[in-house]
Amino acid sequence: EMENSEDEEDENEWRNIRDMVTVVHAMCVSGPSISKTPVPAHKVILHFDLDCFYAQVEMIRNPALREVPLGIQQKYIIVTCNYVARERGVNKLMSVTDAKEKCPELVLVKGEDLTHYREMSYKMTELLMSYYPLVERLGFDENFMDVTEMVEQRLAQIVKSEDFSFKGHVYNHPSKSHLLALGSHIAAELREAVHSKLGLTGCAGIATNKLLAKLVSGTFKPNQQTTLLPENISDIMGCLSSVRKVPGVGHQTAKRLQALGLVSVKDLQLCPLNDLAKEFGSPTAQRLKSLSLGVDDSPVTCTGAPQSLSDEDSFKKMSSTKEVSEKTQQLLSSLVERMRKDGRQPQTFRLTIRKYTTANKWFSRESRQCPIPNHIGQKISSGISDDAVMQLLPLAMKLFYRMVDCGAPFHLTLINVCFSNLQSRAAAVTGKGSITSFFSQSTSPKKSQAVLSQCQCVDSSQGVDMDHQFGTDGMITQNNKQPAIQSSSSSSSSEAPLHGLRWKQNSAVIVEETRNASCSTAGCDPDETANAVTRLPPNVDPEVFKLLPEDIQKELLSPAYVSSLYSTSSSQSGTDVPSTSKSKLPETLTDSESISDTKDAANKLNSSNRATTVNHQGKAGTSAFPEEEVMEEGGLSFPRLSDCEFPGNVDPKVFSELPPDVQRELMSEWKQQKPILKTSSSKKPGKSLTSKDRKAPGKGSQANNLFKYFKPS
DNA sequence: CAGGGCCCGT
DNA sequence: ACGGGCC
Repeated sequence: EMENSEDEEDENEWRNIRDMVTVVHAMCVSGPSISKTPVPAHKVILHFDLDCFYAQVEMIRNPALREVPLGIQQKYIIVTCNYVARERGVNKLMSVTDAKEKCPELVLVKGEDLTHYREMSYKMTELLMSYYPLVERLGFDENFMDVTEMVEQRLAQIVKSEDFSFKGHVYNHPSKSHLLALGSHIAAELREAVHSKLGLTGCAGIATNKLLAKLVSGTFKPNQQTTLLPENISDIMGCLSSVRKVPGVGHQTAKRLQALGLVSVKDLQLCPLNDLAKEFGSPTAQRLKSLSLGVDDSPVTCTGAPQSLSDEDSFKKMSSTKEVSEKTQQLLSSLVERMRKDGRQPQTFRLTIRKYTTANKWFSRESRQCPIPNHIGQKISSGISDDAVMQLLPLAMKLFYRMVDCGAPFHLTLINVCFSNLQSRAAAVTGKGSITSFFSQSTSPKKSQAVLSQCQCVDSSQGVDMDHQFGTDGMITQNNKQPAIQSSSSSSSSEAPLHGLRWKQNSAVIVEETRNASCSTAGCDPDETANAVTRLPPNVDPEVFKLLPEDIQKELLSPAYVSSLYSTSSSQSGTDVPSTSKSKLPETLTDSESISDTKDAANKLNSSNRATTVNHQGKAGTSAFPEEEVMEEGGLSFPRLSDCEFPGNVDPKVFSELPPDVQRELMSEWKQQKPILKTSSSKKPGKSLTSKDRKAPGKGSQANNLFKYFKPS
């Protein structure tokens, strides 16, 4: 078995070598548009994890909090705290009582209203996406990024900018470590961008898959990054003391594994697949085993706009329908407001409750859901909020009575209201499904056909217009310094490795540090970050555009969705700092400007040109080496994206230049197509959907949509 | 056990 | 439509 897989590895290695040579050759010699992209067997995946996220946001809002031990309180729990507090023994998820005992000076800020955290979280994701759109969110403070294509692009540039020139092919196979090294530079640059533009610090993990990137990202905290070289994968995995450390193995799974006598990851690695399959079924068993070996081929999937919006509150006890009704109404009010700002129209409403039961059943929730009548949905998105709430409330109560027998006493500890099945505005207007339906099943078939044929013209007519910078935009500097190679023994990290990870003596990792980076230099030019523009997206034929209904036109142009993300909702839970100027654009921290260290004169200067200096020590102006500028490549065409995260005919470069709200709209569309994608193509993710794979246009087809604006693959 | 979310299986 | 599980 081992031998087999090794042979396969070798085969892959050789094919990859050939592919790599091909790519470099194609890019250097044949110029753009050849895009004979290999299936990358070795991806470069980044995992970003912001340091004590909520605490950072509060410290940005109120810089005075930086110097004090700060805890973020939700109900009776400290959900996170800054590092000053951690030095004094406060930890995440500690009870307020315990925390105050450990650290009487602890300053507490209420963190139940997530508005500010949510906003900052999306700023983070959008910033990353502006560099390369293949970004997946995990909670509010983590992001995965597949930078394989960026790395290959840089590789090509490096090869090309070489002083020597070769005739013909060059046998110059980059090792996985080389690719990861480039990935680590990208990670450092992105972290620097996040810090300079948003004022946030965080950690990054660089590895060949999501599992490993996430596993190592927190190895050195805070504000550092860690690269895992392929040689050390088995060491890392083998040293994990508990299966719980493996992302994807939660409490329940860990318990079931323990019942099988499996506690450490090593146990899991050595457990026969059959034994596992008996308890978990074959697919899950395989996945668990793979995870235990550090194998994870799950793709980074663009997250896009959220699939649902919800609001909830927990409490000690609620036992009367009157209370329930009032609380529900209150939750609905804020949820409806959020929904209206989002712009989409929910089709489904769900009510979730948690009943108190003496058993350890504190946890489990139950829910009921129902469709939202169209007239109510209209009121939500058209801003007749009070009416909407008033009409939703009886719906909610109906659902409530389905779960609770009000004849008998009851005891609730939580209520949650949720909108899901979100449809875009354009779709809602046409009365059908998603925006897709305009093209495929519009009320007027003729019109739809006309647009379709126009769209076909778009396909064939463009292909130039690729001269926007991309990929290296904002990252046109490179660090000359070699990353420090450290082994565990010599590494004097500021925090002991968590995860129960232990480096073997000779297992070297690449560690790049960025300490002392004060979060206070957050000044930045609003114009610069505002990537929402009121122009026609690239590669959209103006002629075609004119044919579209006004709604769709507006939707394509309006940054409504983005604005909604940043507009402040009146927070009823009196957190200090009153909201200042209500600019619609990504107001880049009116707050933080006041906190900036007044030494950002230089910062502001070079914010117009994007040659920001990458400094891994985090201290300004101390870099010994002038940073080298990487030549911007004008007509270089992007290789197609590796997996099917993007539909094959979508050029990431083009995509990245679209206004964020259009990006979100598109990604939302792709997500809805995913079921189709999955059933039409087999499990192998290497294959992208071509037009042949989709259903022919006609009734019930979801085939035709904004894809048409992109060049064919 | 806080407040959100997302995905999966049935 | 719901529950379970994971972050």
